[in-house]
This record gives sequence, C-alpha cells and structure tokens, in this order.
Amino acid sequence: MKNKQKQIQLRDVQDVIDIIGGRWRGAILASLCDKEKRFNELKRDLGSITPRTLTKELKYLEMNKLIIREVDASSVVTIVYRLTKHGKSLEPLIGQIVIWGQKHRKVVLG
Amino acid sequence: MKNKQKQIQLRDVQDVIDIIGGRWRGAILASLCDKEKRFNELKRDLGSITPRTLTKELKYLEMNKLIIREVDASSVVTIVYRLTKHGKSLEPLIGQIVIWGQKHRKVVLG
DNA sequence: AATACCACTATCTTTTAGGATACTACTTAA
DNA sequence: TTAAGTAGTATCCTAAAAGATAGTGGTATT
Repeated sequence: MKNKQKQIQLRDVQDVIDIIGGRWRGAILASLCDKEKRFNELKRDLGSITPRTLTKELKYLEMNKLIIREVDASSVVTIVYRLTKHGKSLEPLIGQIVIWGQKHRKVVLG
Repeated sequence: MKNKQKQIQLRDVQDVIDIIGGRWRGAILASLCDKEKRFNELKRDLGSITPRTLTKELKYLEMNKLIIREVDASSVVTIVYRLTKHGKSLEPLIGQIVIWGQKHRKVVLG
C-alpha cells in the first residue's frame, strides 16, 4: 500500500475518534442505538453527565448529521433525539466496540 | 434487553473509547497495524505529534498490553514498537473505523 | 573529528473538556 | 394552585491533554 493511502487512513481514524470520542459521545450514540430518547431520559441513562455537557454533545452530534432533534408539534415539551440514517450506520461499529471492550476487560483484568 | 445490560454496554463503549481515543492513540495503533515501527518512524507517520506526547501514548498503550517495546539486543539503538496479540485483535475494528470514516467524509462534505 | 541521527526527557504554557451549581420558561399532574 | 417534571442556559472553575521548545546521552556516518 502506498504511503499517501496510509496517511489518509490515519486521518480517517482520527476523524472517527473525534466523532465517537470524548467521555460521552460514544455512549450517547450507543444509547440512541437502542431507541430514540428524550433529553432527561438520556441524562438518566448516562448517569453522571451534566446538562451543560449533554446539550453540547447533542448539538455536536446533530451538526455531524448523526442524530436529529425532533419537536413534536402537538406539544412543545416533547422533544426526542434519534439517530439519522447515517447515525444508524454506526451501529455495527458500536456493536464491535462493545464486543472488543468485553474481551479487553478480560485480558487486562485476567 | 435489560437495563443493567445496557449500562454495561455503555461502559464498554466508554472503556474502548478511552483506549483508542484521544488525538493520537487510534492513529498510533492504526499505524502499527501496518507493521512494527520505530519511535521516529511513528513520529514521521503521525506528522505533527511531539516526542513528549508520543512517549506518553506509547507508555499508555504498553500498560494496556496493546503494544510491546522491543529492544534489539545487538544494538541499543534499535527499538521497535509492535502490536501484541491483544493489540492485533483491534485490527478489524480499526479497519471498520477507516471504512466508516471514509463514508462519513462523503456524507458530511457531500 | 564533526555532523547527523536515534530515542527519548524536562520544563513551561496553552487549550480544551467537562464538572458544579444555579437558574429559566414552560407544562402537566395532584 | 402548588409541586414536580421537561428541556434546557449561564457562569464559573478545575484538571487533563497536548503543544512548544530545548536538551541529553548514545551511535553511526563521512
């Protein structure tokens, strides 16, 4: 493989890590893989995230077209966040991450 | 799926993100998937990493049993970093990351 | 003998992520 | 009508990540 191509691959890895990286983004996406969720629902799921951080991360993920914020017209209070089609395409990757994570825990602990 | 199980999955995602996350770790591992490399070789590959950061990241990855530092007994100057068996098990995941990264670039740019 | 490369280490500074906490505007249920 | 929940904002602060830069002790090269 050419060197140029390798550089591009490294950049791809860095891009993806940027998207699913940080303390919360991967977990938010994983949580939304399960089903669409509301703000406080996500907050509870994630445990210790602050509302400030959750807001920021949701906006970031929306900007990157991975999730959408939907306001139910019938009521202003009903807002759900759900994965876009593009966001859903992350699901197998997240699945593999979970599997590897479980194996890794065994290797490092055992 | 039970709620407990979901929490564990979120933790797995966070664990893995911790390992391959940050600006450099994923790229270092991806670079070593290609073949084992020397310190300055990695430095050149990664482009703008500083030696301080590279040292720190390599130590972290070594601690997590993903790479090993090998000193060639015949010469003190020949030190290579290579993936452990456990580190190699990350290769398919990194492969998928690269593929998704390429798709993502198209979605966001196009 | 001088220069350049190897694999780092040390120090100092900046940047960024994210926590803590309090507050707002609105709605629904008791 | 009061209390509790929803979906956030605003402000301040801290810790960690990582860059900039210089230096070290060795080796190999010419």
